[in-house]
Amino acid sequence: MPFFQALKAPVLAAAAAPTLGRPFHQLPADPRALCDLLAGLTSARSLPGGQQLHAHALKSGAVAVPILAHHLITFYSKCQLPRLSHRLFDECPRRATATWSCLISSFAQNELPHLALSAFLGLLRDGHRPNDHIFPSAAKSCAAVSDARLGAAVHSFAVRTGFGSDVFVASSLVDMYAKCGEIVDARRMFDEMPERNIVSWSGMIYGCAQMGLDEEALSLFKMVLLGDGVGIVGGDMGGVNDFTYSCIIRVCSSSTLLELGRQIHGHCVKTSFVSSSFVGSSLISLYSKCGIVEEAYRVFYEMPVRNLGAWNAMLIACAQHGHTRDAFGCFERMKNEGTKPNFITFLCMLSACSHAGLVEDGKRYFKMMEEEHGILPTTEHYATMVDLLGRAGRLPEAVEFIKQMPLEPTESVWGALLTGCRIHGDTETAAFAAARLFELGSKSCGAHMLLSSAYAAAGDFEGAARARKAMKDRGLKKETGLSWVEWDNQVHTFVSGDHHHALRDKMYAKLEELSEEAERAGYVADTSFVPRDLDGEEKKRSIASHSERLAIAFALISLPPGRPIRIMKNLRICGDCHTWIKFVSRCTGRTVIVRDNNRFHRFDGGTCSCGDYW
DNA sequence: GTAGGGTTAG
Repeated sequence: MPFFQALKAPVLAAAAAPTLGRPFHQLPADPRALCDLLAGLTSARSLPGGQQLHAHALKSGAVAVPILAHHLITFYSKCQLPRLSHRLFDECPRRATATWSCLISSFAQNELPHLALSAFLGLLRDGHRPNDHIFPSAAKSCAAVSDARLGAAVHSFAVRTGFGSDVFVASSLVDMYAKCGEIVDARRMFDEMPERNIVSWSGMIYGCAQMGLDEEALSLFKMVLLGDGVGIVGGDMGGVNDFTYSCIIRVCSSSTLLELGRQIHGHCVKTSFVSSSFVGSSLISLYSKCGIVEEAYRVFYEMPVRNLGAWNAMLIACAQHGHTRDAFGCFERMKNEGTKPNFITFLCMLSACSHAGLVEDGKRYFKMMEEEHGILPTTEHYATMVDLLGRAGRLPEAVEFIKQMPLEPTESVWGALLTGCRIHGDTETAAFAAARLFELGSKSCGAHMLLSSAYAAAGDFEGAARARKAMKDRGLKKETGLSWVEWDNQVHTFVSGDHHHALRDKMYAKLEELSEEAERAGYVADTSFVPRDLDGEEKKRSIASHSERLAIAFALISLPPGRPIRIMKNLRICGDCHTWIKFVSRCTGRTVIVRDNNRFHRFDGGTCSCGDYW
């Protein structure tokens, strides 16, 4: 069988699933036969068929047979109806360990970790002992609530009851530690495992990726790919599968290692793992994060099955690249094709609206989320709404919106307000938002810098200096502005006024030439973005060697002619650089794509894809 | 063999 057929099938929409296809009275009476039928319906996620069988079993009394009850609990779990699993469990006259196991897994699989953990305690109170099926569900639930201490308790319990070396239990514990950010414990657990399988390796690689330990993730991946990893069992393909690939692609995307990502994409094509929706989703994210949104679309369109993750990855790509109409269309198609949006989907939609300044559309999606989809907005949804209102200059409305929040505003909510204030130079609201941030104990330098920029944008350089001094007094250091560009399998990084690069002389000569050309075409330096009270010439000089300009100069002298230039940046692109790059794109005829800390800007022939709204 | 470990955002 080809690999892609062996990969997991997506959850089918209930409405499209087949029914039993035979009249009710023809169903077998024998519980065993019913179990076999139900197993088929479960793997097809056929809700109507299973419900029909359930009704029949209730009538005939077969539902009292434990094994059929277990099957039914599992059936509802896989149909993502954990409440119905719970009801069946309650109706069971006698509860075996397996009955508890089915219930716990139903909760764990359906993102109800608290219920899963309380059911785990219920099982213990009821005098049962957890087994190799139950420990993984418990570990998964600890991971979901990121409670490493509880997880460690589950771990020591598993060791004491003799399940500490079980490959399923240990893999789930590796994953639990990694998800809780305890990467050292995860690695110790992993190293001590007497036998490992694909999931243990993938979990460990994923954990490293999550913690930003790219080198370690890549070296583990190499080990497992070449079969160097001792103790790999039950794996073909040198112990990798679609999930391992999607983990390693994620490493590439978080560090924007495009060339390595492309190579791995090639591997996925050769092995047919590219048909997996996991791999597809991470490839979409890779290309989007590396600034090649066309390639992201291509991967998306070529995917044979698209799950929720794939739709969300595509929506995020649309949002980040300012393809707002595509995001709206994608959202409709997703619903029409039977995929239910989740909270991430709505974060994408709100962020798409924010990038385009579409306040009314954003409000519409925000309302729709709860009213039509029953998804309660989280603080992150509120933060994105505040971002949308603030960027659009509707700061009083944003403040009002925060006041009416049913949840306690978080750092990101106040941070979003502050971002809006910076853009529109509203120093009063900025001071208010910053005060709330400091009350929450914000230790990031971001708040101080945003406040300082808000003052600078309003022309109040004393205020700006005060904000920066307050930051210094607290022992915080400003995040250094960096720009980087990948070329010849190397990442070239630049800071403002950088003189470290081997090609510095050529770079500065190119910079000079570009600036002259831009000025001839009408570019006038706008120094109002410099948050320091320097004299005019000094300001101009400081702006003229911003890191993104150095990166562009480097790319122009290094990359082959005509090749689009892709720059990554850790801070927001400054207003003057934005104008300058527009001129450069027109004078040189080159496409320049800049990713700042929030979105992508694609400069072509003198205009930017953000429409100057960012 | 009815029950178990993995994705997608910023």
